[in-house]
Amino acid sequence: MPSKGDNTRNLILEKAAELFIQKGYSAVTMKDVCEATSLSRGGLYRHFKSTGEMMACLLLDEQQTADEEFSAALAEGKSALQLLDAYIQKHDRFLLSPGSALEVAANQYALLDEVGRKINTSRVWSTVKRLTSIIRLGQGEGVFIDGNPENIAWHIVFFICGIRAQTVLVEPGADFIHTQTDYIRRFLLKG
Amino acid sequence: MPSKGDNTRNLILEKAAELFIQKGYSAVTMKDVCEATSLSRGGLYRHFKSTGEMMACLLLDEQQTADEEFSAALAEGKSALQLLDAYIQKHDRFLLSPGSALEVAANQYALLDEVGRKINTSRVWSTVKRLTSIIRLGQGEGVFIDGNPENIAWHIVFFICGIRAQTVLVEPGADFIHTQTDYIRRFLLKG
Amino acid sequence: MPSKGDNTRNLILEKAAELFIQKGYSAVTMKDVCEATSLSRGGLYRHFKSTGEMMACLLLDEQQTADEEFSAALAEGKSALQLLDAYIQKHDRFLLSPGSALEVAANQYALLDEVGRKINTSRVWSTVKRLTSIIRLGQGEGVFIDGNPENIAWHIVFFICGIRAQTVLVEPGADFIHTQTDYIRRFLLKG
Amino acid sequence: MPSKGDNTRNLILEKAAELFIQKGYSAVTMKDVCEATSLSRGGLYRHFKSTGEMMACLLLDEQQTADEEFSAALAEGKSALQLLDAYIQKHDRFLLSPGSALEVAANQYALLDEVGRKINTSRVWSTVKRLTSIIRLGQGEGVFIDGNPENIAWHIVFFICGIRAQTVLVEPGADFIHTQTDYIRRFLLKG
DNA sequence: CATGAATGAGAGTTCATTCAT
DNA sequence: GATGAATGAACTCTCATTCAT
Repeated sequence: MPSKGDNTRNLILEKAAELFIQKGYSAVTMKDVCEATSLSRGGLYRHFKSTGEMMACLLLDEQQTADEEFSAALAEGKSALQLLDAYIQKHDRFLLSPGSALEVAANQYALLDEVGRKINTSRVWSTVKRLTSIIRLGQGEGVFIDGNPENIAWHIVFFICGIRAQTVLVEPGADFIHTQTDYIRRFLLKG
Repeated sequence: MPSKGDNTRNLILEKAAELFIQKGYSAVTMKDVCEATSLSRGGLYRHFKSTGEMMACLLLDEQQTADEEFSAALAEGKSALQLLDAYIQKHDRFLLSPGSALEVAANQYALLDEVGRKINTSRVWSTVKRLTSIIRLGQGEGVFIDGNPENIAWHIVFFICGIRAQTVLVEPGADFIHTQTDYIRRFLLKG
Repeated sequence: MPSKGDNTRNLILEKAAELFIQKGYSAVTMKDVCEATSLSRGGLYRHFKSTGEMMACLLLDEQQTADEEFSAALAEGKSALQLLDAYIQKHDRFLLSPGSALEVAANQYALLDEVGRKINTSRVWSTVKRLTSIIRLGQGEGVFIDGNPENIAWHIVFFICGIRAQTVLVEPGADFIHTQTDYIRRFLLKG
Repeated sequence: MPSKGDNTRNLILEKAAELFIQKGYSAVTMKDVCEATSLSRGGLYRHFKSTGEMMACLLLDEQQTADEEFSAALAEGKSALQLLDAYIQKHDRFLLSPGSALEVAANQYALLDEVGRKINTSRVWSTVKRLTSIIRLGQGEGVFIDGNPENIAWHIVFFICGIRAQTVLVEPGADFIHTQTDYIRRFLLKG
């Protein structure tokens, strides 16, 4: 059973995420979070002593969830194409959600904070590694294009990061997103 | 002939760009720029009344230069493949320069400032349009893959934005960059 | 037999004394004492409602102990010289202990708190009075120098206060301390 | 000619000294100094970035003045007794002024601040050294008591520090002060 | 044009203190 | 009695911005 403290903590993270998405990392102040959560100054500081700590929690949670989902999918013994399609479908949904725009704040967090830099580096590498596994599997099955699987993974990751960051400007519809993610499929599939 | 004022102005923009690259948009203060340029408070205010104005200048300059280069290349009557290779070569160089990391700050500028949003929207659209022209030309020549040229252009733009933003974390070498940009070539070329 | 509450109370006073010695009076917060004693906020407040109260207890205890010791010594019918030597020996030991450095905090407590002012005034006067008794006795015995016994007592008290306060800076050895306290003996003894 | 900035700086130091005397070191806040000087927050911070810096200036000034006065007196070729009497007269006046009570704050400054510790150590040593010179001179002239001159100097310094600190509690009159400082004379003079 | 002293608004941070559990 | 979450006041510190020189 979550304690009173846990609930407050989750509320803070939720509201902080919204603020980071709206304003980027460094423009969000502790005061903003106080107001968004209706907590007093002291009450907020009991849980987090900086916005950096909140961002770190958010990004580490995102990474952990992604890692767990991927491990679960792998364990089911799916084919490379099934894994890829699951990946694409997940992003089709994710890129339409406001959460995807946390990317902009995460990028700035990496610039300004040494810990942020480490977390983001780890985050992008873990994404690259998951994709590399899928690509290597697909190459083994003979269904994906040849080439260094890690480089191919980076290519896809750059595209995903780019679309996440531009989401704010272009406000894409579901069709547009799917057209875009489908290019990944076409790019990877042989023939 | 540039006046003294122009020189000061260029100095400010140059130093401001370095700061934006280091810290993102909202973390750069007028005071930072004062110190970086060795100008006094009053002296700086004579030229720019906010960091937003500096960012606007930097992004508009980048866009104008790109547009002019593209118009010049088109006027030379180059083929689609030549234009694409020129585009790729330009980015090979650009992505290795620190300037490419201005992307992170530009993304935050778009979040926080109504003008910034407009400038960035215009900037990304103008890039998309230039690429769309090249793609349409290549499809006409029968050398590029079929498909909606604008959507294909967006795909490439997302990739470029992503790699620009991640440049800070991965510190890529020239080989890595070229491998990555070459995927654009492969993706576009028929067969 | 001390109750649980008494033990907690003594623990608080002990830790508070250490903090006052380290940081002076006003720099010690209730939070500091909470952490030093591992008590919760509410737990600490049950015993003392301010750091001023703790300081008052510490100083009153010190004074009471000194008064009792002196009364006991007097009751034994010692000579003035014996009483003086006991006084000097006591200070030889005390000035080497960290407790002597509570002086700095006590001085600030007197500045900031009306009660503190009264307690410190009483404390210094009671010291002066004890010394005055010894001096008067020694003058009666014909072994101490002539002069107003209270003024002479003040002179010695100022010296003791000074050495207590400087203890933090000079970290004196036992020899140095004894050389210093022995000057009191020489100053008082006739011939 | 003192600039506007210099005047402000001196005003700050003057008001800060008053506050330190009233409240001790750590109880004086930057806000207190703002109010005492009628400066704005930012205005104050232009000159001093902490109360520690102000205290450092005050103590270093005091030390420098004392050193210069002593050097000047020595240069006049005065006898040890003349130097001692000058020293005593100076303290007779000083101990009646509120400035002498800066001692309490200085003691706490030494506890809390590494720089403060160094400055206070240097301050007390420089006082000891000046006194040691006088005592050594007087011993050479055969007018002062025998004994290690540095230890004797420390004894006097402890007394001075003590009386400075207790000044706040006892609010002594000129007669009392003179009686006290005269004990130094008696203690030092042979016979 | 340029300087830098000064203002004042606002963010960061820390605690004394209370109170429901 | 004890806990620790929460409040709110006060303090530290930083800037954007102005303005007399």
